[in-house]
Amino acid sequence: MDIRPDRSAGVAVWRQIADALRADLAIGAFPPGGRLPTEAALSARFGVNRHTVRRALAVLAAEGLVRAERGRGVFARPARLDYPIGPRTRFSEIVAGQHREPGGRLIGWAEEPANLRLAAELGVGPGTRLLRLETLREADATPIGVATAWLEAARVPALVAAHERTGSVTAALAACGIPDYRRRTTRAVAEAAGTEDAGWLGVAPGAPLLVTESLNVTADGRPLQFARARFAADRVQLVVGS
Amino acid sequence: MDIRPDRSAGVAVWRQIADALRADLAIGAFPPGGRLPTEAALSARFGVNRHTVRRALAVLAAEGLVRAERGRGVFARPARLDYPIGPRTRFSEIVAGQHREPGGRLIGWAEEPANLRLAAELGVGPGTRLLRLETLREADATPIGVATAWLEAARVPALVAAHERTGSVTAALAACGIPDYRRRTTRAVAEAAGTEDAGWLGVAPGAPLLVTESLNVTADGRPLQFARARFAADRVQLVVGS
DNA sequence: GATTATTTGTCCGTATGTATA
DNA sequence: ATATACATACGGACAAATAAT
Repeated sequence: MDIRPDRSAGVAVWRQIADALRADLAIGAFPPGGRLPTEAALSARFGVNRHTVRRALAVLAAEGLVRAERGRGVFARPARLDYPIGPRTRFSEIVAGQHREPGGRLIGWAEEPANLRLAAELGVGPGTRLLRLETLREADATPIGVATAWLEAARVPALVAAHERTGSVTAALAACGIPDYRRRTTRAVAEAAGTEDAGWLGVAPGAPLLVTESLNVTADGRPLQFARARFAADRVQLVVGS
Repeated sequence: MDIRPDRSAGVAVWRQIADALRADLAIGAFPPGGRLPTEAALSARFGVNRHTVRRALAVLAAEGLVRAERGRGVFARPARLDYPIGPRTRFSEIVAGQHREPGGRLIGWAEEPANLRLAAELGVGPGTRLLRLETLREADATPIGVATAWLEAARVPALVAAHERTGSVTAALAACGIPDYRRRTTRAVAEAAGTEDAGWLGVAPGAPLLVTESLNVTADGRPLQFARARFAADRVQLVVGS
């Protein structure tokens, strides 16, 4: 694209350049993690001063789309973690399958009564005691997402202890006599990060999050767990289909 | 509910009011998209000053649960449009199936050579002439998303004219001799809105967007169209599974 | 089209309790 | 104990946008 910025458009030139580069990055014109053209090359391509390009790159860096390293160049954001959505969706298996080191830990839990929404999702009466688990999920020691899961407390009495022992929800459920489960539905939504989630994920408050709400059921189709996971938008991508 | 805030509870009054209203919203006490009582009415109901109610409403607005419009009132967030992801995903059918009026129009198009990414997705050589279509999609006259679609230009010579005649991508493709296609893969990502998309969607720049990248193939499995759709985050939710 | 009522948005100020230095 | 800063809550006035008359 040899499009020059329009100086009579009423939009700042640096903003036009930022938009153009953002579009290029969005469609993968630069390979993930790859180096962008040098600032000098970009300023020649757009026909502007190098400082104008730098201003545009600063915006993209603030958005997390590129990262500048002094003396090396400007690099496109590394590839997102593919998160396939299917009947058998297990975070640790997904991460390991992409040759990255899965991690995660329990960052909080509580017992609370089911509100109307949760009761409907889990197929229990309102007010039923639920166990709420807050977990942080990592790949290669960088936080990927925070997840909140609700389960009927009476069904999994020793889940928290089992989770602390095994470090995995799947393994902890197996210890509670639930050897297998599958994902029935997933809904995906985008939201702006609140201060709490932003802190866990190491992103700015207001940064976009990819939010999934999923219902896991046991082999007989009975609802087992409703989960709401918030992923840092620039670190994962949901994948549906082959 | 005539419950008055408890001033000796150690919890700020505005927070108690926010919680009460959030509970009302959760159980659907106000119809989705419906108007809440005026600030004056709410302040009377809770027995507090109007400013205290405004503080509570500001929290709910930041959470995206309500939206205030000067001179009109405060409105509950309308229900999100369910966007099921499957082999046969057609925007207009989805919208019509939820008893809303689908709309859409071509807001731009261009011919351009395929870059490396697009060439790989579409299974063509780099530099192949592609047709790029920019479409705006609406439900009940409110913008839902903007989509960019790329197709091999040589394969669909009269697509733009057909689209302007029929107003639909599916119908235009049929006119080009491609009666059917199916969605092979969908990837979902969250991003912050740029100025351009924000303008089309009527959201603030930086607002979260739900972005899908999808590959449509013809009946014989050959790639037909690669599309990148940006949805206003508070107006759609992707649905995977039953 | 003009006027008026309704409703949210913004600004001024005052008082009070709480945590901190 | 005292002083300071901060969040909370209240009261009033007006501006701005909308809707109804």
